[in-house]
Amino acid sequence: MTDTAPRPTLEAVAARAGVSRATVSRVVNGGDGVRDILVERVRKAVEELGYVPNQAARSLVTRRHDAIAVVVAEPETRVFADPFFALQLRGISKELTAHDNQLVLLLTEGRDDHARVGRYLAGGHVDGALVFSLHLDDPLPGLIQRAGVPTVFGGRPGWSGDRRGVVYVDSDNRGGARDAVRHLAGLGRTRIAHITGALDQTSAVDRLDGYRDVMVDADPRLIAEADFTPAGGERAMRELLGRCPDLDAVFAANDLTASGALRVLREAGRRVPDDVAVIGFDDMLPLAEQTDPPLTTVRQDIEEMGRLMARLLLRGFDRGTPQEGVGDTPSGVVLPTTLVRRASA
Amino acid sequence: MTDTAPRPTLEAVAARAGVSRATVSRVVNGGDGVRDILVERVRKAVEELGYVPNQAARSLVTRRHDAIAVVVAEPETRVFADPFFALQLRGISKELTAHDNQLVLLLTEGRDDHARVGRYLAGGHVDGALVFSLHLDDPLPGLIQRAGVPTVFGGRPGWSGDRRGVVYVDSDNRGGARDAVRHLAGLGRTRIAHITGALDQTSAVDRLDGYRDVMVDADPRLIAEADFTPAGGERAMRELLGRCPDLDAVFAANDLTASGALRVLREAGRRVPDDVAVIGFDDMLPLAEQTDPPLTTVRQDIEEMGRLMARLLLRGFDRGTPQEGVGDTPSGVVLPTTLVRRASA
DNA sequence: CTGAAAGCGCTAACAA
DNA sequence: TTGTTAGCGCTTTCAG
Repeated sequence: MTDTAPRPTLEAVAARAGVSRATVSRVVNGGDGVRDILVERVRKAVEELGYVPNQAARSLVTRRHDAIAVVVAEPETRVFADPFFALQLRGISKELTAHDNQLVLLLTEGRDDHARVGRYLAGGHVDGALVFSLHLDDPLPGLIQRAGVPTVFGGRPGWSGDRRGVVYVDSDNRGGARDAVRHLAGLGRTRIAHITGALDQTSAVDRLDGYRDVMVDADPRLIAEADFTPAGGERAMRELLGRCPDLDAVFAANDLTASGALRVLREAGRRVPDDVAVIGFDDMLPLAEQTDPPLTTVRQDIEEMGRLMARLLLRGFDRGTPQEGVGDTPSGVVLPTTLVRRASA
Repeated sequence: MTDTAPRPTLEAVAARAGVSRATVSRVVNGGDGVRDILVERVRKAVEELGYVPNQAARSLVTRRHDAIAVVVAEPETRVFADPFFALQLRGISKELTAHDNQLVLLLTEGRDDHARVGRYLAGGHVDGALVFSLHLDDPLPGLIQRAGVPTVFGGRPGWSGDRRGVVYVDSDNRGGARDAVRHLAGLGRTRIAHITGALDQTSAVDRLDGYRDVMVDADPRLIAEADFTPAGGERAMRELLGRCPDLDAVFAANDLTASGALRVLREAGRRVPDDVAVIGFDDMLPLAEQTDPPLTTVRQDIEEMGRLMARLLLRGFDRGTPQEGVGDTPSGVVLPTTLVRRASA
């Protein structure tokens, strides 16, 4: 670990500046109520010694860490094959940085990891947590609630448990889906199919609901279940084509799925959008611009979601009880989506 | 912050188990040299009280944190638009988790952030750092070296400074590029162009060098500079087409660039691979499979890179001086690449 | 094998 | 405004 030249302590700085530790501490933490002359002297000593406060010691007494955990449940590779996560992370990072907080990333891959994460959170390493709760049956939310750490969820939590005081940030999946399907209908399409996402995730469920909102009595055969992957999209598209050869539009649960559907459509000799109009969801770049034809899709501001999650959590620290929703309903913030028109619909 | 029901301390556990704090500490940390009966009693007390050690207190005395920082210099959005980073992160996370270390993510966006990161690292929050040094002129490596934190770099560091004791992990960019160009030559192509990446990154430089290794006296007009983006690829491709209309192959510095080139080629009416063969680099999915035609490319095992970085760092902790290379040369580990044949070449 | 005691470096009352 | 004095919760000699 390099020559561990022991870092100077408060004590050392105090000695050098000819003041008490308390005074140095005050200066280091803002310097209010200390005479300018002393502030100056302490600053100089700090500088000369290259003093940097020891966080562990500080946390031990303040019980604050200026660090928050980002927990990503990631049973599948998928999460990483898409920029969605990276963008949220970026938004989160920006916001945290602006408030001098560190980001501790907790990635979970399986059962064992849950326990580890629970322990970590309970261990009081962080002041709060941002959690992406991807699946309906995820045990994480429960663990976290038990750990008693202030938390904001990314995406509407779908687990069946105590929902009191849950705060989350989500995109308007349902509304976005409605817009997409309405757009398709506005194009004169009547046999509009839907390829769903993985239905153990609320985003997929919400998008399906949005589809149904518009297609009130849609032929159920127009709905095919997939899993947010290109391969799933291909499979579902084939299924749909076999079942309803007369379909003239497809709303896919995300862009990845849409790209798979597009491929099958091409193979089947259907022209897009002439024969079949296609809409995706996410506006995942560069993919959405890259497909043939470029994909019309529903954009969500992913980075802003991340940012907002962090802001909500941090704001809570000031207030005392961050995550208290009103009554029993989870209090969520839902961000709008926008339809991005390209060539596919 | 939820009702801060004060977490039980060692003291509490000791009282409950009828032993001293020291004994509890021993049990919690492995339990060697403690009678089984007592171990059992302490374990029970821990369980009943839901005791979790306070890391801050522990770190204060041990000076270890079981946490490592991952520093990502990210002046551009690009880093986040590509799964490269996410995959490395994943590899890193897996390895760290396996060794009970936490991952603290430090994202830097600009000048100000550098100071912050330097302070953080110097503050002794982490036991080591994994750094992605993306640009030749990055001040980060210097800062980090000064902070005296054991570090492993991702990608060959290209900065001009003290290189002693630098450890890094990289892909065989040069060798991979050679394979790509040789493959093109083996296809009978003779006018093989290269679209470079951002030449302030060593990966781009190395790939260019690989190209030159094979095309020893290539027409310099066959080389166009770009920046790893699709837009850059488009621009460069147009340039090349104007300059050398007779080109019959293109080796692009990465898949994103290749996808832009592909688009321009299509617009220009050149068939791929019949008229012009195209090879990318990265094997970025789903993009590489998704292009038209699917992209032949050079795959690098990105996740393994991350894993290896973490392993190297952690191993160093055991040994004492992790980052000491031999003599003045940086000691790097270079991972092999493989050519993935699809339809574009 | 176990306990007592001495801090790790810092902050926060409380006095002065 | 500044210094003194207790700890924060834990590990770790050192005795026993």
